[in-house]
Amino acid sequence: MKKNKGVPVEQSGPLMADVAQLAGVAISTVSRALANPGRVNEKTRAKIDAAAKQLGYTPNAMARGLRVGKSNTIMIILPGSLYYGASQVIPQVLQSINKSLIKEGYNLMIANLGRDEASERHILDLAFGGTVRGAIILSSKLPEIDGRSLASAGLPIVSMLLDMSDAGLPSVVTNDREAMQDVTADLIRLGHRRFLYLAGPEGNYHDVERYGGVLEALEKAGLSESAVVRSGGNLDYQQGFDIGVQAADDFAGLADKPTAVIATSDDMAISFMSRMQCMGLRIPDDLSVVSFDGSPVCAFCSPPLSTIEQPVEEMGQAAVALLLAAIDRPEQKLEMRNVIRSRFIQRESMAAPA
Amino acid sequence: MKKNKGVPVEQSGPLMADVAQLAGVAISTVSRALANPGRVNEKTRAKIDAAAKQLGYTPNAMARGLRVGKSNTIMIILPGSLYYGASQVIPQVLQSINKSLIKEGYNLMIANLGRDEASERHILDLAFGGTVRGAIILSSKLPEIDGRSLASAGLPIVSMLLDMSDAGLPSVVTNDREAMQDVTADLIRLGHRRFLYLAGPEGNYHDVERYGGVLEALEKAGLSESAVVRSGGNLDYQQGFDIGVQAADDFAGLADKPTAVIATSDDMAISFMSRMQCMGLRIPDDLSVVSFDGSPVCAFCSPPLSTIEQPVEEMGQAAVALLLAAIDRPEQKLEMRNVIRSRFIQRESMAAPA
DNA sequence: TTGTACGCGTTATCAT
DNA sequence: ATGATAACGCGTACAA
Repeated sequence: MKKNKGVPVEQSGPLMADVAQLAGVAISTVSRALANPGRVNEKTRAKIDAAAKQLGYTPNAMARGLRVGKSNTIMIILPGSLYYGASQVIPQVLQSINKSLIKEGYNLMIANLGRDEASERHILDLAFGGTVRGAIILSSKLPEIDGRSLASAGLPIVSMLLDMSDAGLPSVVTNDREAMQDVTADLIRLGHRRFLYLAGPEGNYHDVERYGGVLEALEKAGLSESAVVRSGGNLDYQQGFDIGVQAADDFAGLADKPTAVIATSDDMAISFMSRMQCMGLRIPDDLSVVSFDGSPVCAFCSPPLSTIEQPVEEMGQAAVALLLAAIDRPEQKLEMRNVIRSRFIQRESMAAPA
Repeated sequence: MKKNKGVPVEQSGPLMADVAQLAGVAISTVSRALANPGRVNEKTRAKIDAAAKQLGYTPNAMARGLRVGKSNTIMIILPGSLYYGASQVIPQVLQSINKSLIKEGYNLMIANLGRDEASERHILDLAFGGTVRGAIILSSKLPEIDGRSLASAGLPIVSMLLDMSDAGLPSVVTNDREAMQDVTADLIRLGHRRFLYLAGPEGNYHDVERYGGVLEALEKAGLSESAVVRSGGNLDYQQGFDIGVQAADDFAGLADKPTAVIATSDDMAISFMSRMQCMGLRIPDDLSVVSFDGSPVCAFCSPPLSTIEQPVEEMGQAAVALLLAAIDRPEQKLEMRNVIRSRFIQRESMAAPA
């Protein structure tokens, strides 16, 4: 059943026509039997199913996509530099999202959004070329080039990890601010009065929220903003580990030493702790450390590292649910800010100051 | 230019026909101008490019794919359980592969191969439904169900990390055996005579090669095979961290204590070290530890962990090169076993026995 | 060098 | 309930 008319035919499998022929029905009946099993006679449906199975028939996704004008692929846009901040959680995010998507009949395509034009163009081609039906974005910047912008692609987009509701994107985030406020309050309660804050890229959502949480806790406790020193922040596109190393140097240069460190990612906390210990400081005796992410490895640091665990699994599920809602019911208004609460895992890295 | 004939029209962008009309040429000329810029008059090409840019035209990938009978999407098949073994390297692998693919005009789709039938079916649908043009697989098992098997999908497949040349798949691996032999020899040279080996899933390629390397080193040094005790191995589908924890218990139960530990992944080495130190052992004074993967975090363990670094970046590039070669020149025989040498990063976790 | 016409595999409309 | 047929958007022989 391969009509070869001058055009080279690839290694293509059985077609719907083959199934139809074997089942002794029309091709359109096969189509229905497979899509709307209800709208076809019980017996003929059985015949068709049998024929399809016998031939090992699989519908051609591109043909279907072309015909119905929709694809069933979702794209996830990852930040170009995987090693800042939430990098530890990427594999879990992917797995969670992919699992949820597959359940609903979708596929997951990966896109990396770097600083180069090529990566922006690639993403826009995916969007405007009809390859993808929707996008989940883990980066704060929306691709825009040559007058085409992802925002205006007519594509449902959901943001995850970062709150981009200001930009009109429904977002799934965790309670960064509140969590940071709580943990800072805990430290204050333990007796800490001077803090070092390890920042990711300055001014981005996580920085604003998390640092904001720290400041609020200080204020509530009647402490001045000067109780906290910032480190990192200006080091875009670096591994979190590097930020921790740099922060250790910063710490060494401080006259009035902090007694507690609040890091915005596990990576930087880990490298920072390591450097501190090399310098002879004991944790938590001389210095308490807490961080953000909840990477499994924290349980096995020495000392075990207290961390705010991001509920990545649930966030992924929520992002998918939101996106599919936007696809299936475009008219419906979506909740713009969806908060999934984090969980603080307290371990031996924090204690009362000496 | 939206011919709407009873069929609901989605938010579809400008078509080739629109570009043709604006440029005042035939639709086929536009097609050529965009695909083979050489085979069309300089001036008309300019007109067409201008029109395309003005309209913000992006070719529809599904329509093209259907027409040419090929997709430009590659799928990467990840093991269902991300946290065993090489899990630490997944983000780097994805980034490296995606970058290489995009440069050649391909997209990357993700697939997770779990133990469930659904995930197998999903992968097979992707393959047989023409959605993907080739696959890179990081799992040892090929999906097979209902008589359809990935191996017989007529799809180029390349294996990465695991050598599956036995199964007929060109593979990109590192020199696991040799690297393990070298590091074991190093330990022997330092004076170690009793070893603990932390295994991943027993009998898989990594286990066979790496454990084989250890045994060879022992033999070369005139030591008996009984000089090494195995731990782990039977704990499929677990986090590497759990294996290290379990191994610590095993260690505690040993009468004749090993003085050196060889782990097959960084995860298990890290959790193992942590537990050992809780038990009061000092590393490397009482116990040397080396592992495999080269995760960045190893540099910041206490003590810094010696590890065999997998050249993930290069392996990804090689896998892509191999796959594209298989796609572009199907007749050409490919090198079945492509070895990219690892690099041993020696750190403070290893020393001479007390 | 450019235009005409057809088909890729599927779904949706319409008529039976 | 089923069958014939016309698109979906694009690429390519072929004719001009």
